[in-house]
Amino acid sequence: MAEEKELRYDPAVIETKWQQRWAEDPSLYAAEPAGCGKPKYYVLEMLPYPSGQLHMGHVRNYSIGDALARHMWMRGYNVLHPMGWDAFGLPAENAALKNHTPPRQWTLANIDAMKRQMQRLGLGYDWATEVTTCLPEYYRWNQWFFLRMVEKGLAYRKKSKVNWCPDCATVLANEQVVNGCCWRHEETIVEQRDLVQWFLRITAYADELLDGLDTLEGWPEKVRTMQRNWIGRSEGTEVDFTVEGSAEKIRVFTTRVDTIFGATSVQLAPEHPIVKDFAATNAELRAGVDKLIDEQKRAREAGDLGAIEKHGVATGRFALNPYNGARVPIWVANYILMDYGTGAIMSVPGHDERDFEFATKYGIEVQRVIAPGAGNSDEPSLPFTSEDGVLVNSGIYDGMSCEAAQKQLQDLAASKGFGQATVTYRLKDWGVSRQRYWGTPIPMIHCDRDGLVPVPDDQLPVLLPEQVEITQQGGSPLGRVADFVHVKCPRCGGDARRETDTMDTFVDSSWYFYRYTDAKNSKAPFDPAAAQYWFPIDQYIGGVEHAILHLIYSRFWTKVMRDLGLVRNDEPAQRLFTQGMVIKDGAKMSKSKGNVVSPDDMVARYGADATRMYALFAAPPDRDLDWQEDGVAGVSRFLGRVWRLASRYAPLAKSRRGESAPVPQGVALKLLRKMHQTTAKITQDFEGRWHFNTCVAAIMELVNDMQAADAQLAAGEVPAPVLYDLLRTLVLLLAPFAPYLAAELWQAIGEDGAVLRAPWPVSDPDLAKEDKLEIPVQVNGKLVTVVRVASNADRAAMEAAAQKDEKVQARIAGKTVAKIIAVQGKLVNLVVK
RNA sequence: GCGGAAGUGGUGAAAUGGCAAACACACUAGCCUUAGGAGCUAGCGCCCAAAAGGCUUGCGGGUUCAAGUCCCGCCUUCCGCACCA
Repeated sequence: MAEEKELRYDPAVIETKWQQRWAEDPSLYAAEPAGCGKPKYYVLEMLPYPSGQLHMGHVRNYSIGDALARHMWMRGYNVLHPMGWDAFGLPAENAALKNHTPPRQWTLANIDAMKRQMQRLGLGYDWATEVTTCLPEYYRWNQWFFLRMVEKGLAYRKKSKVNWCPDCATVLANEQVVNGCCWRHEETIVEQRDLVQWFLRITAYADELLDGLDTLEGWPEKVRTMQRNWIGRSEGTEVDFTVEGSAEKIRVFTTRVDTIFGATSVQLAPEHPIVKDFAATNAELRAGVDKLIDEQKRAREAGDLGAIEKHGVATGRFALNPYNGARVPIWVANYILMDYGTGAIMSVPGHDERDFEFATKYGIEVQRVIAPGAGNSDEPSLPFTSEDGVLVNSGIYDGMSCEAAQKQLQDLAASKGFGQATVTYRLKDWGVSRQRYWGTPIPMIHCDRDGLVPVPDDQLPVLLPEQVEITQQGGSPLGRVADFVHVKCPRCGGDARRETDTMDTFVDSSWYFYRYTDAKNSKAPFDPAAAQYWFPIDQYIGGVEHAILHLIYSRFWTKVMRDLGLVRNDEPAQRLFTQGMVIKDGAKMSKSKGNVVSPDDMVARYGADATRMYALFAAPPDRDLDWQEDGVAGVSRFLGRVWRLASRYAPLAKSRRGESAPVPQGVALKLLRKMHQTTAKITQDFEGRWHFNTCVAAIMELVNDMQAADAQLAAGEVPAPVLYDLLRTLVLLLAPFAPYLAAELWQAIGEDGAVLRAPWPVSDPDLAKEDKLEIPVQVNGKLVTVVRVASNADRAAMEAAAQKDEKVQARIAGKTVAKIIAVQGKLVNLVVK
């Protein structure tokens, strides 16, 4: 049968054809100017690192975003749907070492390859706004922002303990250390080094970053919680204890100043500066402290600070409690961290579990200073950590509530000058220096006479030199480029040296989505008016792994830009969606697991539409997705059925599309009804739940119904105009999920223009409504039968129909019907005794 | 330890408190044929030889006319946090 051969769905042919047409007409996916009169919609997916290969995680992320963008286009919005490249970073240097390809060349070639993959997938991006972060046109604005931050005191240099990844041969920000290991080298323990580094003062926005989370109702609660934990705000009190026989003071931080009368020791972090003084004349103490430092370091490196066994050494010195003059021993303990609070605590074993454990071990006194509140006379065993109680053994504060006592003790400390209320954060300033080549040069100059001098704005960008030899030696590779390093001081004109560190690549991704709104601007990072039109992002879509990295940095950056007067929004993204991982054989798809499925391979075998549609069909988007190739084949077969069905009936339908049809009946009515139900379901899902898996299933049901009616369709039982309506709506519903096939069939049914410009179908509730309903009938909650009633049947009619039924009769014979529950349109339940 | 998510057929999964397993994959049987990774038809949770019937959403309780769904307790898995004073 020769004609059967023609009826073969060949995605390669269809998809290449449309890919070419779309390439020829970039306006299809282009954002329109602000004055276009349509409401705006900014849908954004996280930009990829150009490794050279898209992986399935990308395909999933971008299929979700593209479906949404297409839907919004069809809903008549002015959609901004951009894409770019997070193009700086270490892999380019590693590749340079391995294949002697310059990082720039390697990166741009990868971008080329990945862009082709995206285009092959049919993702509808506005490539006119493409952003590539490793190009000077982009990174000069990183430098510009950096200078603004220097001016505002938000960028500064200091020596401190920093995280050093030996594999990256560079420092890392705290956010980039995961369980004591490098976020890129999961097996590599991050070392602590003392280095002078550049920091961005993200802590200046700590409270705003925390409070702003409450306004981000469109963000997953999980991400908000992670950010709250990361910021780690804690209100408390700082109190100075005097060192006995010395003028020195030890400042402690506590959240429970109300328990201070129960402080029976002061505990110092092993690296506390005063410990060094104590140990200077005490070799035994020095040895003990060194051991504690070592224990702490090892625990930190094991990423298991929480499990460290508590050890301590007594210093032999004593401290005086400023509230009552009590004399308590000073200890050094391995569970006290120098980088939190003041690096010193007052130990209250009666009311803190950790202090209790330590005190018990070393025979330190335990005192009760909090008792349960009035009307509760029993004395709970120590440690009693509740804040719901009253003070005892605390002098004039006895009987006061914990909360009231805290306030009074803080006021006293403040008025006497030995302490005050403070807030402590876990969040630290963002260390942005990297001792690497392939990043944005930090635009600063070191002059012996003038110190640190910013590069003047008119000398930006500080260009990253080409032809740099990449080695694995320590120190920044830029330091070995004489031409780069030697520079005249902009202030005094004398010989000076450039800063040779580059910026963390998370700087690039902290504001890239603003650049999309005005990507070609050479005078400013972007036009504030453009940003104001498009921002905030209506829907951001990406992986949850960036919850405390990119997603906190970019919130910070937005607030800085707002304070610079560049934007008016406080937050970058109104709504955030984090899609689940792609799993295969029970593990996350990854090279190291060897379970990677290549998108190219899938596209070659089954086509882009099938690959994308499977990524949406196999699981709801927020859940993990199990990749099964048979499933992709199944979706491909489905698309084949759609194609054949449409091809078979398109000629007839389109030739008589304008004719008026009689009121549909029989199979025509049935199909029309299904069509309106499907439209309603999918429309609803785009507006809310985003269960695209069931959207695809609904389209399958519609197609199954149409196919089951094939004989009637062939016999002309469905009037041509109705048939046309069915096919047309099917294509429209398919368009966000299978754009290639939709474009092809749109043409096949004789429509002009792009399906993307056609309005999204509207479901008619009257036509969606069934005329007869099957109502389940239960007796005592157990299903007995199903009765058919008119869809508008009231409860009485339903009850009557149920009681008339033979099976029900048999079941209730000889019993008393105590009660009948009838829910209109739902069910009837007879309660019998 | 704290917080969050999840646990449903052989598999991926579906179900505003109202017929559990839609839609698909795999499998079985049949048809067709240009022998394909194609198409079509039928079957497919478990127990019982079949029917009739009974059972079934990790486990145990509860609320309700009615619970996969709500409440309480527990188990398991995954994710985040974890001596943060």
